[in-house]
Amino acid sequence: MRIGYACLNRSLPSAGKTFRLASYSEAKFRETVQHNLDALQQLLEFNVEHNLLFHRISSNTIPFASHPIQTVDWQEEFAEQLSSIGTCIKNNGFRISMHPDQFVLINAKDPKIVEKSIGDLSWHADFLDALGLDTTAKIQIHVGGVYGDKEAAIARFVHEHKRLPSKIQRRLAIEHDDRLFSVRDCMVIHKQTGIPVIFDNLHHECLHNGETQEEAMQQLAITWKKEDGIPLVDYSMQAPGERVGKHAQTLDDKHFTTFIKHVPIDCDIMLEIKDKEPSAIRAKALC
DNA sequence: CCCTGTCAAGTCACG
DNA sequence: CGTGACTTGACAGGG
Repeated sequence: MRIGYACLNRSLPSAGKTFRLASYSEAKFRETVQHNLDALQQLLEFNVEHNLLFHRISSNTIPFASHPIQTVDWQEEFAEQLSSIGTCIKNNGFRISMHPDQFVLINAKDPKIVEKSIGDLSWHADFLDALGLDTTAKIQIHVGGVYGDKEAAIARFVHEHKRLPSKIQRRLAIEHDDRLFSVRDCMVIHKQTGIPVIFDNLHHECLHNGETQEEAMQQLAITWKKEDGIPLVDYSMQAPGERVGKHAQTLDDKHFTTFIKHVPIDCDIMLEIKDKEPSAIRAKALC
């Protein structure tokens, strides 16, 4: 079981530095990518020292990567550094994931949105390919919108999934969410696509079909084939007294210990906790 | 220099 | 119908 925190380390330079589209220039782009890759290297070294061997790489690493304004051949220009980061990842036994944001909707009704989403997934796949990682390095997305008809929305997801380029398909995983698509809905999609499904404890608390956490995780575990690696799990805790679904500022050791006790499978756990690395270090000590 | 509105992108819930 | 939330963070202009 590996533990990680998402994207950023607050004690190190940001690995997800970006800038405004309005101030785009090739120079600014190159400078930012260079900064982010250097920061990623530093962050991975930090994580090795603290035995935090699951990492979600920020989607800001390559800003505007799939935007038409962006024409620099970053894979070529940064090939050497990307490959060396990949070697560090492989040598230390890291598990890697990426999580494109809410604008990626492969089940959208508007074909233009679907195409843009595939463009975004495409650069994520290119990035992981440039690192030289195998298919256990995953790109995780949510199922998408419901548009008033969940069955049709699922059918569109399945249809679009079949059309995806294999460089995306082999890395794609879905995560159930807190309002629209439950573990059960994702299992329906898995049966039709073979796609692995990521468990999220807080989403499951918010939206479920009566199954316990253990039951849900056991169901999802079978969606992970050998080439996908062991299952990925997102862990977070409701921020006390805040809006439902909002993530806690820091790890509650007791809550996490209880959660771990009810994890019946071998999996890699991503902490979605705001303060990032201090919580991950504590969590690792509790495992 | 700090403050804060706003940032490429979409959908849904809430007032 | 406008706004905030989403794994949020942080850019960048105005005070």
